[in-house]
Amino acid sequence: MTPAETPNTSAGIPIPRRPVRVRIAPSPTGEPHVGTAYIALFNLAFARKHQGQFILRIEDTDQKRSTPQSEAAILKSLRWCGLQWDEGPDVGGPVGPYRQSERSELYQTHAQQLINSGRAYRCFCSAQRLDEVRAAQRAAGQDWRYDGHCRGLDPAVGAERATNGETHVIRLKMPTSGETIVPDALRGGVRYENHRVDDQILLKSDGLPTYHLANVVDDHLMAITHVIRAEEWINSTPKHIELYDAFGWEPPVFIHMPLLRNADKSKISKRKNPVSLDYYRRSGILPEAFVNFLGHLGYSMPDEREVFTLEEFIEALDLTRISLGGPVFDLDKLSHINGLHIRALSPTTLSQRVAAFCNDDELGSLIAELARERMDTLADMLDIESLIIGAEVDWTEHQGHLFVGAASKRKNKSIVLDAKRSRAYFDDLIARMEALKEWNKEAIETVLREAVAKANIQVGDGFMAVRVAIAGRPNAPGLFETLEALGRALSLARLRRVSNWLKGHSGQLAERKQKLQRQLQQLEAWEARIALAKQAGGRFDPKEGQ
RNA sequence: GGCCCCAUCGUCUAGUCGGGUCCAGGACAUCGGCCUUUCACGCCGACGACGCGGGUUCAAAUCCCGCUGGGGUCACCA
Repeated sequence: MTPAETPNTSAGIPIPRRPVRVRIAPSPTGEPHVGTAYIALFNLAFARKHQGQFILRIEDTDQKRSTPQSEAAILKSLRWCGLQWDEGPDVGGPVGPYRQSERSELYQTHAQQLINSGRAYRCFCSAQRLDEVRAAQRAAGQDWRYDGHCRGLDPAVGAERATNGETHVIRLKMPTSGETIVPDALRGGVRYENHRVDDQILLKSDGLPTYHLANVVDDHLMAITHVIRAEEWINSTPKHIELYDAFGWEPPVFIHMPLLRNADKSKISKRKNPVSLDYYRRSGILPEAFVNFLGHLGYSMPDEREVFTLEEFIEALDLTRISLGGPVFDLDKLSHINGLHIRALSPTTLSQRVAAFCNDDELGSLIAELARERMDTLADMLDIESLIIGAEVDWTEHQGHLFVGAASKRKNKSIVLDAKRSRAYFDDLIARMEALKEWNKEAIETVLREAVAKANIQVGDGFMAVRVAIAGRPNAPGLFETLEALGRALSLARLRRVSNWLKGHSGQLAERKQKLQRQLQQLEAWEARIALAKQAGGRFDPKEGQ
């Protein structure tokens, strides 16, 4: 190592004396993955922290599975996350192209170079022979490793057969003795015995490289200083180290991140966990909250802050703080963090975000404040939206609440559903609301309280009746705010409908009364049994004795 | 199975490098309570972990060894 390359360190991570350059290298073979965003976050933050560059490189050497649609979706999703790259296939840069499918000659040249130096060789083994060898090795209880059949082939003969158009691949000639130490910055040196490492295929028979060759060549040519990638790669790193050595290049610093996990601790997978970034975007997760959440996985801020921005994350980044245990991707916590971010938004910003999410400006501003404290995700506003759209609302499941005065009479161990009194209350309220000059929550509160006083009922009782009348259910946003957002016309329509219903259902009250009285009796019986159970020191089981 | 990595509350983690202030702190979830026009938000409280066994040491969550457990990896996929 020359003096100019003598590394200094940043909190234990070696930093070469040249610009820090890191990369994210997704394979465009499917949905944009949360793991990609996770690794991209740490790469981007590391680059920014050290005034370096963050590169996006598309690893599309698998012709069968790569698609342009997938590539576009990945780029879009990473942008949604706010993880913008400095160089990439769409923005260009000095060391492009940034799509491996456009760099094939480069890999072929380099593979040839390794053949010339005796560090790689052509292999003409058929898939069938490979299968047989594999089967034999398995039967003998051995690991699968290429048996070196073509390893000793005369390079001149190999070249000639290749020239004659014979199908072949190029393999790495891995040393058969000694060991390779992978210098992982978080784990120290990880030792591998060379004889256990396979003669990896570097160039496939279609002329395209495998990941191993392409990533080493590109990382070198793109002057990557730090490879921050998932731990699943650590076992193939000795091959990469061997390649750097064969080329005579200095390897980058390796930093292997823990793998994201499903709830059962296995590697995160779409079978067991939503892994598509689209899922989170369309579920109403805020990108800044998503990134905040990713920053909690396998990592914590030095001051244990729970809520932070990308900028704060970058500012405080210290890769040595990474925990190596694989973190479970906990949707509950993501939801919580998202809720915190939503509630921290200004009223204007929140209504803009909701409007953008539901594609309706007016609805957005109407709903935002009603839903703010009830939302963990933007999608939760849908629940509120239903409250303020439409002339009718279904309250059949909660119609008992439409009767006022009932609660106060429970003390007399009977429930009276007074339809007449309830209707008088609603009609009085309707009249007061019709007379209002201004339709706003303050005026609405005033007339509501007046109506309650006039009816001589409890405030909670009267409010609940109106709440169910307009929302169809007992748990809903603030009453005055909801009425204001609903607007006078729709509010009055819903209240009138209740008034009419009360009139039409007076004949059924006796039946309802009996039913409710039976429920009351059951309640009292339970209370008695609970008291008994407590005396006996046991637990109450509602199913027992029914 | 071979090899490799990892190991603090159910989950995310602080503390581990530089042993003592940790009978282990915070957050999510859960369960109580308060606030209150309901729900929610917010606030307060409860429950809850150093996997096990050896060793080193006056002292170990922290250092060493073994075991157990979990995960990854063993393709002409990345």
